[in-house]
Amino acid sequence: MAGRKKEFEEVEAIQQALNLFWSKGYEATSTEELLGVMKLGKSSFYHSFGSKKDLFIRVLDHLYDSYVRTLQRATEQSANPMEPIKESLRQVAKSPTDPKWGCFFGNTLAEMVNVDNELRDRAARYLRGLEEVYYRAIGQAQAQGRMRNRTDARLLAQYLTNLWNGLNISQRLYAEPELGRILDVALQVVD
Amino acid sequence: MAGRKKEFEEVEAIQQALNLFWSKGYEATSTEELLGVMKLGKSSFYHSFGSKKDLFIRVLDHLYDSYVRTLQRATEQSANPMEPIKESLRQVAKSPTDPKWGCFFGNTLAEMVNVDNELRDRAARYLRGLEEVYYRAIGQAQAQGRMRNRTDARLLAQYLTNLWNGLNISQRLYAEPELGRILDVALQVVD
DNA sequence: CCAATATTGTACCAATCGGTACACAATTAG
DNA sequence: CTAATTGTGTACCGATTGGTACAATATTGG
Repeated sequence: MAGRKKEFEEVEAIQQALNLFWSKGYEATSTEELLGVMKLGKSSFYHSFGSKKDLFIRVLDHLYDSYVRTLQRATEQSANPMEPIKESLRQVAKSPTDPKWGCFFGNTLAEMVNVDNELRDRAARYLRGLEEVYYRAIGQAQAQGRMRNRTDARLLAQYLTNLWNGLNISQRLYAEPELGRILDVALQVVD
Repeated sequence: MAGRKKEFEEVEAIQQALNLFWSKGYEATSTEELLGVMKLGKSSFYHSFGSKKDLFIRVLDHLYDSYVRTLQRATEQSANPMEPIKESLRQVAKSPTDPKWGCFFGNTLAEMVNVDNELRDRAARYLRGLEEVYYRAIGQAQAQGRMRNRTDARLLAQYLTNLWNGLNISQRLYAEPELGRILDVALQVVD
């Protein structure tokens, strides 16, 4: 493989792009701003990532791999598979002082629903991936007798996904300790 | 009052603007598109509404008056004040074939959180207005012995607001009959 | 009728949007 | 060393963005 070497770290650039997209959404983020945080020139940008939309897709993929897959592994390795899930929800509720940007997939789903079908569908797919993590964990917890509620695991997983979606909007509305209490009320369902 | 008469209905124009903003969000909606659906010229637009942002504010206000205030009145006039609220939630879950644009306030809160503080704050204020409707209804229902759950009415109102926020994202993810079942599970809390 | 006031149509604006062309620089395989 | 290949910097692009200037057109009160 001949050719000059990249002067920037691709994964790091993607992470910076994620931060900016997460903070401002797709439309409100300009390519110029992206160049700034990603620390590369316009030429390298289009050479490496193709277009703003292509980059956004890579950002979505990156977050799915780094967040959902990680949560998945945590549930598989934990004795009580629901614990990492509850912890991730508490983490959203906490958001001590740091940014309240909600769920990137939910944000994208909301912004793109009548703007770009491809991005909308991908965000929806990844949220369903999160549901799948919930589903397996609930199934296990029920099988292990760790959960009182015997309702269909799929329905409970969707209930939790809905809770996740709600929290990530409410996060911009309520702070601790209110948000934590709301979460506690909502989590009684899956006790 | 001298002066030429407006050739368009202001409230109708605002409703059309609402539809477009609701469908595509703030940033993705161009002024040119607005002129199209509002059926007025650029000159009339800026003369009557000032700017895109000013119009957006009027649209937010309009929706609050026409939706939240209406729900408020319905709860006051209903024998069981929780019934209109549950009905409004079921309505979101239903969305037969019609557009799935979620909650306009929630959308705005999500889109504007790091983009425009004024619009963000107004959307948040109106969602808290919705919480207030819930709060009063829950208080009444508890006082009338219509609700088993004796948890603090404020907390339950915030739980319902969170449910509302969740449904309006999940609406783009799930359809009937799933969404209705999720809602049923979530509503058991306020039985 | 007429002046004051309100609304509209047309033409125009700078700024920004996402994206491209192309020459130049660096790297490696042969 | 050279050719092929990959990455970068600079200049530029048409299209679209939200918004303005200004004259023309109605409308009403006096």
